[in-house]
Amino acid sequence: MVESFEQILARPTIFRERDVLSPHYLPDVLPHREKEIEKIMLGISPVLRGERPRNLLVYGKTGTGKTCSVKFVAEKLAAMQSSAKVAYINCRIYNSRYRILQKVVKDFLPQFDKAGYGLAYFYEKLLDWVESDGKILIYVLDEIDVVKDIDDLAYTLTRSNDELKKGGVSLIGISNKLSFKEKLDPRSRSSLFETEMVFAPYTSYQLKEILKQRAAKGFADGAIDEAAVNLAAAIAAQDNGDARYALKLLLKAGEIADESGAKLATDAHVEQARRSVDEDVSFEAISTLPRHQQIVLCALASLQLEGRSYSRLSGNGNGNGNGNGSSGSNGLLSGEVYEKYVQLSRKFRAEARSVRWYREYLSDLEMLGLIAMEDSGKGQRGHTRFIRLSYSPEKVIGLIESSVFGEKGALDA
DNA sequence: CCTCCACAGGAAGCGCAGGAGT
DNA sequence: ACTCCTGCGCTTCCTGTGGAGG
Repeated sequence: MVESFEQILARPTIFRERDVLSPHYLPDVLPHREKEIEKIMLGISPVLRGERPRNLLVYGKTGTGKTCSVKFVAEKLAAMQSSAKVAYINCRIYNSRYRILQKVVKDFLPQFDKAGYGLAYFYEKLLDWVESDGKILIYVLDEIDVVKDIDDLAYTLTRSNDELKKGGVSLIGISNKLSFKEKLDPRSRSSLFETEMVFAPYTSYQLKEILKQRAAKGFADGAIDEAAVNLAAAIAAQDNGDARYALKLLLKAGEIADESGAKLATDAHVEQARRSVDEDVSFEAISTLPRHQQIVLCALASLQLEGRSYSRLSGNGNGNGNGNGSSGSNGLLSGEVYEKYVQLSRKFRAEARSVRWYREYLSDLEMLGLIAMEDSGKGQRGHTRFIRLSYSPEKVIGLIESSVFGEKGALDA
């Protein structure tokens, strides 16, 4: 029978407040980022005296608390009633100078936000606004490395400060690519990044503290095992110390526990969550893979489904004589998979790539962790490899077929 | 022993698209 | 607007490895 919405809503849950586990949640206290926060506050403190703070660039891998820390400081600042205005902009969405200015106008001067105005118009309006009572406008540019015309943007910002008689603009850039600075024009480099700081990945211990704090708020009392928290922290610490990943594990573990009707989320649930999250990531990767790598995966998957993992006969006759599936299960031979790949390419109406390139595909797929390869060593003639899919063949095939149908527009032409 | 097979992976080169320079 | 350059995806060719078979 089908549950009604009311019933679904009334289901017991071990969460108290799920949102606390979301990566966007901003807690009152950010454990193990006290020093960084202090440094940011120090950096922008001139604003309290009505002076323009130095520009700041914050580096760090994903899930090291960069965005959280900056937002945290921004909120503190907003509560101070100063002349400072903070414009938070996610550059993944607003990825050009024009869009960024437009977004700021929209946030602070909605009356002037009309599509179709030129860059100069927004620029003028913003300058007037900043100048009117000597405001300090701080742009917070999250994921600044994806801005396309970053050099132009740098120029625009420095020019603003030259033209302003009162007030000023400054910038806090957040980037997870350390290489970002190198590809910048030297002039914008020096003007944009007067100070910089690096966020180190969290250690396992630090992650544990963070998770504990969130779990205490997010889960009902006694609904999560300490071992679960520890495991999630340990897994994430191994994986670049990404707090976002750690939180995702906890959230997922809670959901899994809920679904199975458990009243306690345990380390077993976390382990399950890890598999599920990894799978999600991989499946996402698969569906965005180039066509031919998808076909290679498909070839591998269908051979694995047919159950023959070892079929080296003298065979000159091509003969799709399958029949005996000797399930050695060490994986498939690379030549065998290539044949299937060529065959499938025809089916997908794509021109098969050469063997050489096929090997490149294989090593790409291996690096993505989608397949596992093992050197034959001895036993097999010469030097070859046994290839295995890391995930269930059924799922992989289903996924690829749907993603091929999804973009059938590109098929012909 | 040599040769062949089945494969790995390096080097060179080719056609193309997109960006820089003029 | 034009060319020129460069990086990318790919092919071709080549050398190397190690068991199988003559």
